[in-house]
Amino acid sequence: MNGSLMIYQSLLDHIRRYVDLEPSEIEVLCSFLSHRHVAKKTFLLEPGKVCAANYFISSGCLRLFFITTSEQEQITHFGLENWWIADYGSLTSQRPSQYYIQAVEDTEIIELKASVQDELLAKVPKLERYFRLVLLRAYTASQRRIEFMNNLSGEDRYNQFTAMFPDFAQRVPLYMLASYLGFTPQFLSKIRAKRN
Amino acid sequence: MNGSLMIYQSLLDHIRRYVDLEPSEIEVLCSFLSHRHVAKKTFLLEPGKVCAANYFISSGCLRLFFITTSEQEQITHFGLENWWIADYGSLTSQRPSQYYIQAVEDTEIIELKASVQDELLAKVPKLERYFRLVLLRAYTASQRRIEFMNNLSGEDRYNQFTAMFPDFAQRVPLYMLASYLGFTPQFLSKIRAKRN
DNA sequence: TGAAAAAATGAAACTAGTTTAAGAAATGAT
DNA sequence: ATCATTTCTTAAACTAGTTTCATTTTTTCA
Repeated sequence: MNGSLMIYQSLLDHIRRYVDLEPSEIEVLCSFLSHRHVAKKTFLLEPGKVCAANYFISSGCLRLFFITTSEQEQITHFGLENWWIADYGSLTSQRPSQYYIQAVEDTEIIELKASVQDELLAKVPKLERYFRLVLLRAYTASQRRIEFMNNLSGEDRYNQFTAMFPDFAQRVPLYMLASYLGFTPQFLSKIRAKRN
Repeated sequence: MNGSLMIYQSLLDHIRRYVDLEPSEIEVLCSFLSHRHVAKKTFLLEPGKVCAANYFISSGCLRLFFITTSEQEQITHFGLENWWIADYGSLTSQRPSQYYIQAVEDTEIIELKASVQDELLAKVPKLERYFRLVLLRAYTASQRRIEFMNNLSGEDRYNQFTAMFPDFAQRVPLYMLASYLGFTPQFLSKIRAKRN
C-alpha cells in the first residue's frame, strides 16, 4: 500500500486467486501481518511450545516433523512457496505441540499470529472464504498423501515422487526425502543402487 | 422451520456450535439441503463417477476407500455422526473419483450438492466460517492420522485404537478395522491370538 | 584451506507384516 | 431351519524394509 517494497505481495497475489479485496481491506490485513527472514535450520516451533502463528511461505522451504517412539525424525509435511504451514492442532487449541517446524533453507515467511487471527477475520470476513479454500486444498493434499502412502511400495513411492517433483527431490537432503516417503535413508540408498 | 419433524436438526445443532444463524438464514440453508436414508452396503460414490455432494452424517457410518495397486480395499476414512464426508478432490474439481463411499450400516445423511454449494455460500456467507472450521477440524484429524500411522507399529496401532474407541472397534467388521489401520486381517488375527 | 560435522553408501543379520491356502464360525436370506 | 455368503482364524513360507555398524563423500565454516 505504501512504498515499502510490498513485502506482502506474494500473499496478496495468492489471496487474489480466491477472493477480491478492497484496498481498505488490504490495508487492514497488512496491519495484522509481519514479515520474517528465517535462516536455514532455525526452528519456528519446537515440542512443548504452543504454535504461535500460521506461516505463509514467500520463498524457501520449511519442514514439519516429530520424533517417533523409535526416536527417528518423521517428516509429515514440507512447506514450499505459497503454502501456509502450522501445527493446526496446537494453533487451534493453544496447547503445546509435539512438532518441530524448521527451515530447510533460508526462507521468507509472512506470519499471522494466532492471537489476532479471529480479530482479522471479524474485520475482513472475506478472508473466511480465503482460508476455507486454503484449508480445502490442504485437506485434499493430505488425503492424497494418505492414499499415496498406502497405495505404493517404498520403492514405487520414491520413483513416482522423483518423477513428479524432480527439482524438489534435488532441493532437500536425501535423508529428509526418505523420512517424508516413510522409509530409512539406508533403504533409499539401496533403491538408488538398484537403479544403476 | 415448518412442522416437518426437523430432519435437519442434527446439522443445525452442529452448525450452532460454530456460528449463529438467523431464522431466515436457516430457512435458506434448508432449502439447499436434502435428506436421505442410505441402506447398509449402498454406494454413494464409485470410481469413475464424480463426487456429487458433500454428505453430513446424522446417524450411522460410512467408509471412504479405494482399491490399491495390489487390488486390496484400502479404507482411508470412516464417517460417523456429525462428520461431513466426501472425496473433496473430486467434489472440488468435478473430475472422476478413484474412491468408493459406502454405507457400513444403515445411515441417515443430509446432502449438500456440489452444484449449489457456491450459491448457498453466497446467500449465507456465515457458512464460509462454518465450513472453514469444519475443514480445519478435518485437516487436523488427517494430520493426526498421518502421525498415528507413522509413529506406531501395526500392533500398537491396534491396541491404541481399540483402547481409544472400544465401542467403534465393535461396530465395524474386523477386516475393515485392519484396512483402516494399515495391515491385513490375517495380521490382526495374529495380534488378537497373541493377546489371549 | 583444512578440520569437523553432516550426509550418503554398503553389507549382513534380522523382523514386522504379507501371502497363500484352507478351514471354522457367524450372519443373512428364504 | 437351512443353504449361501460373509467374516474370521491358523499356520507356514516368504519379503519389503529395518537395524546395526563401518566407511566414504560432501558440506560447513573458522
